[in-house]
Amino acid sequence: MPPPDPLPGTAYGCEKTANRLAAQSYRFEAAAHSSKLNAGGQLSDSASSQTFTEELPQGSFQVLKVALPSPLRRLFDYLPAHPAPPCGWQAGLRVRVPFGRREVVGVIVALTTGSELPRSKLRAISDVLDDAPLPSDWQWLCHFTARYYQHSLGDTMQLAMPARLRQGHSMAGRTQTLWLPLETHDESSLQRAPKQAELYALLRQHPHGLAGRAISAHGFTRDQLLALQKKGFVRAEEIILTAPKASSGSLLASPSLPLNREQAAALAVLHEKLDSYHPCLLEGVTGSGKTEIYLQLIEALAAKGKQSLVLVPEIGLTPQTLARFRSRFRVPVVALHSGLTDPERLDVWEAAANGRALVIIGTRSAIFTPLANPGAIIVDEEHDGSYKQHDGLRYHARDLAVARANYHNIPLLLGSATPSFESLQQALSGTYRHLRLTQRPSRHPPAKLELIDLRHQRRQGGLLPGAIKAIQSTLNAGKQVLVFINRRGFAPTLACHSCGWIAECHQCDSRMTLHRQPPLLACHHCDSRRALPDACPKCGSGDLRALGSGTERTEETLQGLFPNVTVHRIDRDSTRKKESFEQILKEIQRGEPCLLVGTQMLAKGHHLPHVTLVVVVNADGGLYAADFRALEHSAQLLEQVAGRAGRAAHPGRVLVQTLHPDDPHLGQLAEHGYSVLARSLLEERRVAKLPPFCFMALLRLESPKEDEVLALAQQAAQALRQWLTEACIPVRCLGPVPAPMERRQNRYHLHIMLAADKRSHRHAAANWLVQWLEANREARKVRWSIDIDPQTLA
DNA sequence: AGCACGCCGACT
DNA sequence: GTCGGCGTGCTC
Repeated sequence: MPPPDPLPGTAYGCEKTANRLAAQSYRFEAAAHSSKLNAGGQLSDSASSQTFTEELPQGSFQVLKVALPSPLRRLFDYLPAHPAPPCGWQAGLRVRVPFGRREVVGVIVALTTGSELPRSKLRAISDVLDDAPLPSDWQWLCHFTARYYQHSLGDTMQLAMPARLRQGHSMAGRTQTLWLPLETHDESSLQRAPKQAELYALLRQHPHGLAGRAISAHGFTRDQLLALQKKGFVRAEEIILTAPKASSGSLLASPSLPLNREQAAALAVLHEKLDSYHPCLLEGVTGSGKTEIYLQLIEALAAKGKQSLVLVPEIGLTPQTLARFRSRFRVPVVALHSGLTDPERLDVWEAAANGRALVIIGTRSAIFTPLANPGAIIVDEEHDGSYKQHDGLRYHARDLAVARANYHNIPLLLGSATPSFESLQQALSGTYRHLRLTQRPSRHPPAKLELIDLRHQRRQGGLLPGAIKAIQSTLNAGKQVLVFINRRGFAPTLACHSCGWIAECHQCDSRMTLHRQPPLLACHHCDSRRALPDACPKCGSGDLRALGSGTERTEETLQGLFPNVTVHRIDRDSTRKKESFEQILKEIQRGEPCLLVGTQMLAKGHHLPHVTLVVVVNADGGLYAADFRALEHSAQLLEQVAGRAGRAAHPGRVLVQTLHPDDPHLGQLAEHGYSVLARSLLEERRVAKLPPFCFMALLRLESPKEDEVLALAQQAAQALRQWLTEACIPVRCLGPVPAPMERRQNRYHLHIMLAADKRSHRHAAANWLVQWLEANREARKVRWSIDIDPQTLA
């Protein structure tokens, strides 16, 4: 059974692709379910038969191809051990197999006759862990993901299944043993066992049974219980603990909200095609009511008994979000969040796989949740960077959502106030339906960005006098202010004012950030820390100064300027303790005038109804960066930050400090907003043949030895170029070039970039490169990884 | 990735 | 004399 091809062509969503995928999935399922091996018959493991089979031609014995938790991009052959499971040998069954000197859990992927290896080299399955194969949609997604991202299938499957399954536990819903009393006429055998008699009496009071835990809570031991069972006084019954069943009656626990004209129109478009692949981009400004559309789409599907899978960004899965979904529906809403225990996670998975859970909400990895009756996939804030995994299997959950909706032939709803250029381009070209929401219920137009010039002006804690004045008057009016800085710590640089020395990290090509609480120098690219020097290590001068501002410094300055106002600092350092962030948010939402100083964490999604002024300390981060996506991400962030201003009843102001007030892009963003800037930047991308007008793959290579990485990277690039030329595959290959920060944690990083007009060409090149590296002996000394559709060049 | 084997330094 | 450092090699 060949694994399915990754999506071909330039777009995910064309009809042809949908049909082709549907055909592939059909073939895949047919292969998975029809070819069963006979149990028994073929199994003979004596020494003589091994000698015998070696002389036989290949192809005379049956083999299970198993995907194992290993980075090796291949399958391993095993002999089917008896007894075969009741369903026969099938793709998708988990098995325990001997692998090297240990036992691991793998998944049967195919059944074949014969192996490349002689039969004597093959080992036998030691255990079958499932009664039925893992869900076929899940199997399909794993195959697709592994192939598309050039990753080991076995590793992919391990990542895509809950930890409990990975560890070899049973797939069945969790069970609990209930102990029930049996009627008996002869209690004489309990006369000399007073404790047992007492326990029996207790159980008689509970004719529906008691759980083991309840029994031990009454002070009885397991031995006493088992003794009673042996004597025939009680019996055990296994019950499955499942997610709550849908209650009968109305679907909704609370009524839908009325829609405005735009919302109603968007929902009407969604209703046109509820039963087929229907990708839609919902572009709606902050506060325009995207969530209500999600809820009503989910409602329409739930009414037909269909499930909705909702992906949210990492910081978006808050108790409030969940509450909003749970309070609307009477159907089971399950969430996959970091607080779940492993058994709970398995419960959710199982409830989704069996169709009991109708709404499944989760972050990136929830895309791997199987669905028995898929109805729709919704990706909220689809532009959010947290959908892309940045190590190991570098998948993009939004892109997998597209592929998956296509496979299931169901609607896909991508929602954002600041769509990614990938999705926006699909919408503008008509591949996706483009739904727009421009009205805010508050009737206030979204706050305009006011650019203020940072040049030639004194600033305190990074803030210009004008900004400080605006903060003052906002606080005077009893409102809240959000000050947004993209740098943690006290100051981004420590420099000597006499000789110009700058504190640099010893392990990276980076400067160290000055922290004040506790006072030290820290590198934000590795975990190294150093004590503050008293004097310049180079010239001995004591005139060391902090340059620039981070969150700590701005917090300190603001607290000094406004001693009677609470200043909340919100960044990774201040919210390290669990729940402190939630607590601060709660306090902020009470509405007392206060100052919020924070990083990105504050920019996204949080409801801050009392904030009417937003100050961006420095907007220049993305303007002239080497990474071609920096401007896109910067614009998204600015728009999101601006969306925090005046969300409720009050109009807001957004002050943006910049060294480049004349920058045309910044000007366009300030004047016309994200959506206009995005369209003009898209044209620039088209001209430059950059994503989304090409498809990229990035090979990263790293090693402590600079010469070794360089040698390998040059060899790899040269070999690839030669192959591309010979095979006539139009893929551009750039590099090797040093990574943006070449030395990190004393390792040297190089990049090779591939770019192609077609996904299929990019795939062919990336595939060839990976195979070349896997086959190459020198490549083993160097750590390398391939990133398909890289989001950042760092 | 694990987990072995294997061949050279400081310690009971 | 051993415990243990991480270089190389393999896993059906």
